[in-house]
Amino acid sequence: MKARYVLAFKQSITCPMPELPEVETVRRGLEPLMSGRRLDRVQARRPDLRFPLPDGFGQRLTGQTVIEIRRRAKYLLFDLSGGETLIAHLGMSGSFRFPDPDTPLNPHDHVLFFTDAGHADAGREIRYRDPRRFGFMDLTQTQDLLAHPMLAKLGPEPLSADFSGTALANALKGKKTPIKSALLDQRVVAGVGNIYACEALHLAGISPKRSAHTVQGQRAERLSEAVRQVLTDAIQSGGSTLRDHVRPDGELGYFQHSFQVYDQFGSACPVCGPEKTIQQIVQAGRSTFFCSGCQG
DNA sequence: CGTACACCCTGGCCGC
DNA sequence: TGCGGCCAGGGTGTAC
Repeated sequence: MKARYVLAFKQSITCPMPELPEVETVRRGLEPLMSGRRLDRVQARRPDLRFPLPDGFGQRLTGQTVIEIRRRAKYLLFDLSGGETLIAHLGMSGSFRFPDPDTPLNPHDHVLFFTDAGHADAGREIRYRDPRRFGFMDLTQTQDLLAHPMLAKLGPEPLSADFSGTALANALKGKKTPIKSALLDQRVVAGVGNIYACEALHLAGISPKRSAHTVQGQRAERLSEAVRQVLTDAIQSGGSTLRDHVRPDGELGYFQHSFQVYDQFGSACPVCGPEKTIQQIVQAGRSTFFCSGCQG
């Protein structure tokens, strides 16, 4: 590996990446601030995010009460009193913020929610910010929610009883792609992104290069348990974030989960010690971090 | 059908 | 120091 190649890798792993644990953390933070609240006004400051916002977006939300905020994979689902559900995906850089009154708008504050009641810490206005605009929002009838194109093909929730070693093994049958790429396939398991795919494989001691269909039996059991474990741990620590992902409880202190392998290129493997350093390769256009020792 | 990859977007970082 | 180039990421669309 050429030195320049190494540098190029090292310099740019700084983006916030909301995966399932981060989205769950956002959901838990939003719940007390929005659930049961009426939306007095919702303003989209531009007509699109990743995709065009639905027609009449602001008007359709205005006057509705948020019944409940749910999560499916990396999607936030806001059930509304009028029978519609707001679907929101944070993409790579989306965040909800709770500015003090009179806080100037940031150019990337794209959607503003004004709830019907203020909070002691001035949480009345909630802003959705998304510099890279990889996130999106859509409105759909709640009763048709599961048929929505973004949700229809999702695999099992990794933290539900639907996800098990057997379920994973079945989903991997016949798949010739590397197991790392298969874990990113939302039809196999929903909500796992690049970070936790790497972490789960390391915890399970499985090479990211292993052909997906060979992960069966005890190996599949180990991997499914590892997926569950790394996601649970991350939720526990408040969702891992990089750089500027802000917790929706308004706490501004940045926090960062420490990863065993992700973004740890060149570091000693936490399992194998200094004899083995974390490797970095590209699979399906995405960085994979792993240890050639314990994941051999 | 499954698999592979380009595309969208911006900020941050490095090299020049 | 300023600026160009490169890179991260998820999900979709297109090509094979």
